[in-house]
Amino acid sequence: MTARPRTSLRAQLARPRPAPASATVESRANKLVSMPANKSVVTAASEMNDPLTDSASAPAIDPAGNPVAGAQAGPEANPPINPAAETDVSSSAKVPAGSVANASVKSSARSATNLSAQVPARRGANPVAKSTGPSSTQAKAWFAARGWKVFPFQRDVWQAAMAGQSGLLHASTGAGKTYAVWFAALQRAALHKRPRVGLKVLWLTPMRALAADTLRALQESATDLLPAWQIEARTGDTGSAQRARQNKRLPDTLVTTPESLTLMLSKADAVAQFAQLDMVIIDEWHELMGNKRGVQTQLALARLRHWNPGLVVWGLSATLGNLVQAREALMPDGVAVEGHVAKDIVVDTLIPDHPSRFPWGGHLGLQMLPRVVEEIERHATTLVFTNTRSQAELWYQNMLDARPDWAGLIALHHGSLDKQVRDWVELGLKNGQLKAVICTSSLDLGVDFLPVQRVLQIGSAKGIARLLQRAGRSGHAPGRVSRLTLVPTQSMELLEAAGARQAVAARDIEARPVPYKPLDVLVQHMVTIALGGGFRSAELLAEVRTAWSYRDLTEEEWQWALDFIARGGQTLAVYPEYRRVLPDDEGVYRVPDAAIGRRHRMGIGTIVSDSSLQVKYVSGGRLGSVEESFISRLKQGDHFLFAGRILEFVRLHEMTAYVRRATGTRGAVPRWQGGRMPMSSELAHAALEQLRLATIDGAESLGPEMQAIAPLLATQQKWSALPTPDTTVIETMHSREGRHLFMFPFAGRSVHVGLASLIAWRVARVTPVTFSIAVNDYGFELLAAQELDWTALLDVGHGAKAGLFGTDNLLEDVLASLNATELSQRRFREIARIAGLIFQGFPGQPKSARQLQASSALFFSVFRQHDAGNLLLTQAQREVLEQELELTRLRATLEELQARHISFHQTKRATPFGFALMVERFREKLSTEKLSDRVARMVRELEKAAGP
DNA sequence: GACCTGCTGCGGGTTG
Repeated sequence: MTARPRTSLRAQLARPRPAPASATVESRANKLVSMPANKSVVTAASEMNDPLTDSASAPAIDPAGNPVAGAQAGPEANPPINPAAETDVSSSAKVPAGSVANASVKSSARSATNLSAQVPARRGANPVAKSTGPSSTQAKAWFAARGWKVFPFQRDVWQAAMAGQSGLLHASTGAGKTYAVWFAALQRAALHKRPRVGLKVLWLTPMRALAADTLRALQESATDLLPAWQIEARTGDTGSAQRARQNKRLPDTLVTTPESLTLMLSKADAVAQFAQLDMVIIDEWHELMGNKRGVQTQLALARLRHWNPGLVVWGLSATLGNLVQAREALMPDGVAVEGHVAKDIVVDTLIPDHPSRFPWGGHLGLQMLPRVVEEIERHATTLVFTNTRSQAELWYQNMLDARPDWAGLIALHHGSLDKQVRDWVELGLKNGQLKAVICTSSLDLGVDFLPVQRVLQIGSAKGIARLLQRAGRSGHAPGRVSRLTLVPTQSMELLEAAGARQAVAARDIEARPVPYKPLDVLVQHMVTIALGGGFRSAELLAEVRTAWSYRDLTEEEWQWALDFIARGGQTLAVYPEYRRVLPDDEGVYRVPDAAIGRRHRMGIGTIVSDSSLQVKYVSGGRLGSVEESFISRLKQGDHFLFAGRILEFVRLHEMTAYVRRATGTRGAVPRWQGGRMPMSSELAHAALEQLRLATIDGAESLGPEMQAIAPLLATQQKWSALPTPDTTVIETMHSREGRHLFMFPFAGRSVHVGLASLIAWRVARVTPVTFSIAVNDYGFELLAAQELDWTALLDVGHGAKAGLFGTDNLLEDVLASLNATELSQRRFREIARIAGLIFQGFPGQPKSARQLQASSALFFSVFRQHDAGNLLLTQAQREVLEQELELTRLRATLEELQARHISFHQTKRATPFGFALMVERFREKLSTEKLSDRVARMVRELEKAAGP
């Protein structure tokens, strides 16, 4: 104990055994840091009489671990928290977060008085003025009344938070994370000595629906434990009256979204509104951390911490591959706590009745319809996940055809359906009135549907994290088993299912990389802060650098961003609307113009959606939305399948497609343009591992999935070979279409796109040739009109494969091999929107996709011509390379390919693995003869951008 | 002989 914590004299006097107690807590807290979920921590915690301990005979010890003076046996007599005790909390703001000793001193002082005497006073008093936390007894009783068990991790969280520590709590869904932090938040309320008005607990969720749900859950417990505590939500759909009230004064607890929080930071009086803030909880952090919404959250937290360095921050997350990064992105220092609930997760597979007749390619999987219907029949409520909206539509329609009696009992749910429809479906699920819902990832998280008994996943789950997430939609409560059944749509997915089961058992979960220095988000944030009271350059730079994603932000980058918002950068200086901030005489940057401020607030957020058209009945009634490009292909009178109905397209008017019900003939299914979801490395490796095992002992000796595809694997092995972690299989074949080359690196489709283009380009440098490219998650195909000597090109048998698989000049070659400019331009649209260059139009009067596309394309070309150093351009290129082409993974794959043995085969016809590629419809023409200076310039630019 | 891919999330309430 070198540095004594600052405490008031009164608090020191009230402390029964000062020094040793705080030392103990400090070391215990350190244990938490170094060994999350360590048994010693749990043991230590269970000896204490904290509010979540279920042992009634534990010695009386206050929350920080100090023995309570004059303690009698039993928690009733010794509530650890006394709201009215005299403690010095004013010093807490000056002490850095994590200063355990200081917190323990305060809490030991609190425990000197008995709570019971305070209860009547609290009831009668001004509810806001007396903000007191619930006692341990109350909290325990509340749990017990629901028949809930208190888990050790919940105590760990509570203790750490009471000691003023921040942390990340990770556990599978349904493990009881919410109450662990919520009780901590309520108990911390007791730390507030003075009558206080305003926001103390901020609860962030990634979804409005989740905010509403959380609000209900928090209110339910708080009404019992802390009746005076005000809890409200604030999201985009908060009514104007409530919004106005909140603008004046925030409630004690606010449940909100990152976007709404940022909007609040853009108000001039933000400092005052957040002055009392004590604790922030970020729910479902794993959903945010990997994208720009997470970065925006980081920046908002940096701001809140700047105002209150002692802020206690807790993240709640599912288990994932990079937990340390997940925590670091949220807080400079803090503990990691693992939820201890032994959550049983069962993953199994519906094996087709006749595996030998199961298709080798395709994705829809309607062959499995009878089996799926059977499963639904046998259970009360089933969620059926599909990978795309059109797949959900088709499955729904076909299921109704198969079981007309299920009309009204099954429903459809995806992101393009109208909110009212979705709400109705969600309600039906909650009430247990629906037998099955066919959905996309729209039901991945959010509302907990307790009645859900079964979860089916049609087609590849693409990743282990997603699989676990979806499994968790069933048995959503501590102690209940979650079960997910994979429904393959073609033979290769049986292999994937086998790998997935193994990876789930090993909990080999994907990492979610945190974005690095996205300047578009920074630029938006700077304008937000200029609105929210203004900033000084050096101060805000220091603050921004405390956000993990900007820890390496250079002075030059900062100056560029500042110049960009102050002057419009190099190219936009003549347009006043891009001079968004202006320093006053004292060097404080503010937004000088109210109209600019208003426009900025309307553009806050990082989600950029493609513009879509409303779909409405001619007679009135909204159905949802489809993309402009789909509708533009339809002629009047055309039929299409949407929202589970067959509709006739009538006319297009003011961004709305009017339709009427049609009967009879099937129509087209809207194809929404969405993200491509490559299979994760984890899942790919698990699948390859299954193949390796199959080559050793035969597929028959493995699980049911592998047994089912044993004949297919035998065929593959007979005609060619099985790819394994040590062997790359390459096949060539002649057909009427031309000369095929198949390769199976098992690296996921986006890497295969890059790899196929790269190899095509490198070959074409030697021999002029045009390829058609097809890819899937398992491999790729190069199709050429002429014969190529692949054995020579690949140098098979000599091990010197670095030529085609080399990583030298990788960046240049990748950029040259793909139309990187076009990819960057598409990316740039999103960046321009986030950075505030493009105004989306006023609510209710959105601009059309064409208008928006035109203006972003204009900025893109203007910057390229006149402002090549524009860092937003560089960012667009970097995002394409990292996110769309997965350059890092591509490089790793090339290195793997160099190390692997090549098994080369000339086959007479397509092998089972090759066939799946042939039926992929994606064909990308790569005309090497036409590659021109445009590409060369792109390379030069990137070299400059990438630096030495 | 075999083929119907492409998710999700939020926010703003003026002006011409």
